[in-house]
Amino acid sequence: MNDQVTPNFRPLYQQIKEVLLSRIVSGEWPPGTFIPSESALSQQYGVSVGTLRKALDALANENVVIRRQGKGTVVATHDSDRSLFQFFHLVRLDGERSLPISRVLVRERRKAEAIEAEALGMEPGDEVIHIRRIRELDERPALLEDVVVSATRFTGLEEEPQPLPNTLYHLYQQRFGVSVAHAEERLFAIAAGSEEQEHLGVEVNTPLLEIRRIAKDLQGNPLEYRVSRCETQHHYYLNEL
Amino acid sequence: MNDQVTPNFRPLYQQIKEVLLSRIVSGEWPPGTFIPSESALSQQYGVSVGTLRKALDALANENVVIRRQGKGTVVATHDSDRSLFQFFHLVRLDGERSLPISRVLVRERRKAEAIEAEALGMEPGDEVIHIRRIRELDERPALLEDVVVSATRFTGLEEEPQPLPNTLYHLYQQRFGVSVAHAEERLFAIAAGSEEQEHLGVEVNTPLLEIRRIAKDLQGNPLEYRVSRCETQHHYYLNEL
DNA sequence: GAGTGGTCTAGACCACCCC
DNA sequence: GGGTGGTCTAGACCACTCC
Repeated sequence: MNDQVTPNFRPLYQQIKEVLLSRIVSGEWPPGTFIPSESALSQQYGVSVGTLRKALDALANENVVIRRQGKGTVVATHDSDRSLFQFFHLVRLDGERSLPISRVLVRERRKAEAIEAEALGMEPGDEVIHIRRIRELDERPALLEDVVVSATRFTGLEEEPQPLPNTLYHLYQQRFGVSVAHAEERLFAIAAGSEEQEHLGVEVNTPLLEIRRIAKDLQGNPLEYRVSRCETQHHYYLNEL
Repeated sequence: MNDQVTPNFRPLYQQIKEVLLSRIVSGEWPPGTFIPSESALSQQYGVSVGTLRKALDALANENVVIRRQGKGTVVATHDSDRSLFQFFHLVRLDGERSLPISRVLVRERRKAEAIEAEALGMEPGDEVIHIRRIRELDERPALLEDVVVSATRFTGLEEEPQPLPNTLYHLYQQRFGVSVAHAEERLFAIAAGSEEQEHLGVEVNTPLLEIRRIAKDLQGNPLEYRVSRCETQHHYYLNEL
């Protein structure tokens, strides 16, 4: 690299990795596009191919980028098969995995509640967009989901095309230019209330799995707070360690 | 490498990786010991240091081995700080993580139930060792846990030193020479029964988190089937994606 | 100072994809 | 056949640990 002659020691490949990441985040290489080849980039930055490979491999490990021998390196999208199940862990009892179909119940703009503001790093009272939906698996309601995002960062989401797409993260990426890269999920067991009774078709006090997720962008900033209540008679939450 | 002139194409570093893994599994390098240096191993196998590095890095990524600049490469143990929380995801509501203290209720040898036999790849009726214990966090019972392992693979476990160690996987490793490397967890929401009422101090029908885990060794063979019922008033299950 | 793993380089060849 | 990423090599130097 020509710039970055700073005395702070960080491995070259990490600096390269961050530069590449910033070019992705900036929108210079939108999701789905091919980035320049290893040799082109290594010349561009004046480093060896090996060093540049280490940077790209690191990005690939974090699912930021997908590499294919013979084809090239692509910025990851949320509709690729690999990404689809990164954030969806519900599995049918027989082990089959499929994506749910969504039905939106509520889409509104309102002030953030305290817990939402804290999760999103906002001030209480800042405006958010709230989406509530049912997600069905095998034509059976499986999830009651409340999604909350910043109204300033996602301006206009509450008026989006009437049928909201099934995978919100794909919409975030295409419409708002932000990619969900990581998430933190906290799981609780709760008792169904009247809302869950109505929408999930379970009796009041049925045990449900509650998943509170904070989804974060490529740099780790919180993007979305989502609470899902899930029926576990016909599905379970799968985690591989 | 001198052997392995087979025509089936697999990258050299993967073959090296498997050879190293087999030497670890065989007990030649027990957990906690340092394996030979990169240069020594590369000479031993007649490959370049870079290739050997790739093999070792892969093993490090899978937590089989831990590498430390200036010191060497050590076979991972289940008491290292890194490993301790790989399989323990319960977190206190304020975010603090600590390991639970266990109290054994049952330790017996009996025939496997159908679901246990299936999980462990055994025949129904084969003998298993069953351990039931309470695990306390902050002096409050948090988990009621049933652990089932093959009685032939873990011969003598039912008569182990009376205070069973807190971390069973450490015992498996030291006493039986097997390391738990991976696990698959299936999470359900269930209602507390009388047993949970008695041992966890919750009312009957309180929603609980049930975690069904199949723990596997370095080669992916099932080692242990464990069902934990967990109270989520004071803790939650944390999953980072 | 000696030994370890970590970084970086430069170059060769291979497997894969597409034209 | 030309381009891509994947493998393998050989060697230099650096950062860290321990004696």
